[in-house]
Amino acid sequence: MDDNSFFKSVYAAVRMIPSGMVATYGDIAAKVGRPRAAQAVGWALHVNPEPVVTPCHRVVNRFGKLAKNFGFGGMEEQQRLLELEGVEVIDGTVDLKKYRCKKL
DNA sequence: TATTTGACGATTT
DNA sequence: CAAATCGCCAAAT
Repeated sequence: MDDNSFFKSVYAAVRMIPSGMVATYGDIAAKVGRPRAAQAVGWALHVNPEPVVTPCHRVVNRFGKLAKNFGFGGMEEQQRLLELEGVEVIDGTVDLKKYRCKKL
């Protein structure tokens, strides 16, 4: 794509995450070609220009734990969304071995 | 303008 | 196996 912007690729990858599944920042980073740029991915979601098109709630850190400064209304809202999609969230933590999108 | 922090992760010692 | 360091991109100070 013309938009070789790192962020844009991140948004695209996050958007590809199927419902009922979650992905880690590292997975997305690797997906866009920067396996060590997980933090940059975090920044991408932080600026999240389109919170509706970019389901940040499906993105968690490597431990499967939700972020602390979630921008939609708090981790509680994010947890609620994940459970709504069929993801078992425990104390803001997701079972990556069950819900981690390996097919990204 | 330069330095540090920030939704993180992997690699190396 | 555990701890420390490097890498990543952008924004905030």
